[in-house]
Amino acid sequence: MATRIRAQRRSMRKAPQQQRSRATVDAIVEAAARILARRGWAGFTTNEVAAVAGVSVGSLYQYFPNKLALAEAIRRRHLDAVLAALSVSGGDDEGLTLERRVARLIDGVVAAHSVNQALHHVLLDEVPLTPRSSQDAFEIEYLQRYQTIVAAGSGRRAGGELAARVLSAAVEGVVHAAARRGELGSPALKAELGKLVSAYLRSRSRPRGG
Amino acid sequence: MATRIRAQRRSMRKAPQQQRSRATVDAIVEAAARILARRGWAGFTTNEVAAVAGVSVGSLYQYFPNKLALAEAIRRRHLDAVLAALSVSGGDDEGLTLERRVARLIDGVVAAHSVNQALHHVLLDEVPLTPRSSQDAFEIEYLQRYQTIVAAGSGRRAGGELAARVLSAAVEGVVHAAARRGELGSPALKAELGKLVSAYLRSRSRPRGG
DNA sequence: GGAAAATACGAATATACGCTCGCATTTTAT
DNA sequence: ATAAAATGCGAGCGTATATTCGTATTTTCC
Repeated sequence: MATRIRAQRRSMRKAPQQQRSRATVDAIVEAAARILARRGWAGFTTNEVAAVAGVSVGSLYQYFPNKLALAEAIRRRHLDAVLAALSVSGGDDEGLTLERRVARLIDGVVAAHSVNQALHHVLLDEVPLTPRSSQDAFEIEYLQRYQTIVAAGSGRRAGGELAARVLSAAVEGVVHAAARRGELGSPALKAELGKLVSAYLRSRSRPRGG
Repeated sequence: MATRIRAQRRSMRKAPQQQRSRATVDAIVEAAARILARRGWAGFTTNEVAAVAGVSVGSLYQYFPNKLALAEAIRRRHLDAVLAALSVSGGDDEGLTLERRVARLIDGVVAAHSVNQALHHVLLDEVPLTPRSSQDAFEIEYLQRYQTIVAAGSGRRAGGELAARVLSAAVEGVVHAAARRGELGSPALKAELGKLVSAYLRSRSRPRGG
């Protein structure tokens, strides 16, 4: 194991070694997130990021090879948060009813999307996504969560992956649409989404001919 | 009724009057769609659009005030197609089972999204969306369709709008996710989505305590 | 035929911004 | 103390490209 911290993949050009530079990188990412949220991807300029971070553009490019890498760093930070939120809702729910479990899931997802909605929206709808393969660690973990929920809810193993994909896409679709309209806080919406999810999971446990 | 065709809103600068200019506009939109699909929003340049369309940039700017307006024109064209697809699935289905009606709906939506997937993706994930209010004619018509389906499926009027929003967002979420993975053609996916929708509608017609 | 309107042209302009590079400063190591 | 490494600086270069504008051509209409 190398003693030095190496730059991860191509997201960083050089890894910060000293305390000072670590602070610089933090400041840059912090500022970048704020500017991305405020101005959107189109108005996201490295010069302004550096200015707001209180460092020079030169320093910025010492750690990030380009603009996109900076956005990627922010995205990763966010995805980790989403995953963490999902993990919380995946505890020992053995004793809970389907509805309770579903409500937990939805609360988690909604909560994760409620923090910094503007940034979220930009990250989601504007920043060109680096070709994200289904091999992506996040994707895998994410689907895994949903598959667990599907299995727990329907009690069947077969078709679990497809069901998980459909379910996750549906939930995200509803949550994202709500986020765009600023209605993420609405309990009525959460309840309605809960009905959708519950109904689906129940239908899978007693399938009809089709 | 004005004899002359007027430029719609701010999407056009000048309305084409003669046959010649109508052909020009068509060629521009056509070329723009191709380039948008091929190069994405970032690589979408008006100069190339003009070149591919076989006209000059000057002509382009005679009919479109800016780059975004051009993309908007394309988006509108697509939205109209989606709406048309939805309308087809909303005919006289009185005699059909819920599953049949749902299958029709999904077939329509999937079909609308199957045409020119690359363009679709760019339009959806890259082109900055002009603030689309819920007053938008398309949004209204779109929700209306879903509300009809909800009403027909669940037989209740109450909560129809919320249900329509949830349902449409869920369907779009699944379809878009599938489009991103290039799995729109999969019958298994359509079937699974059908189960989701049917289960939801059924659950609404015999509600549980909640 | 001729005037006016519509359409077409495309070189040139204006601007914005990503990113580099040479050098200054600070920290670490010996 | 001093060399070497790490970090920081920011003016400016290079480029890309959206948009304009003066002019040329075509069509319409009388």
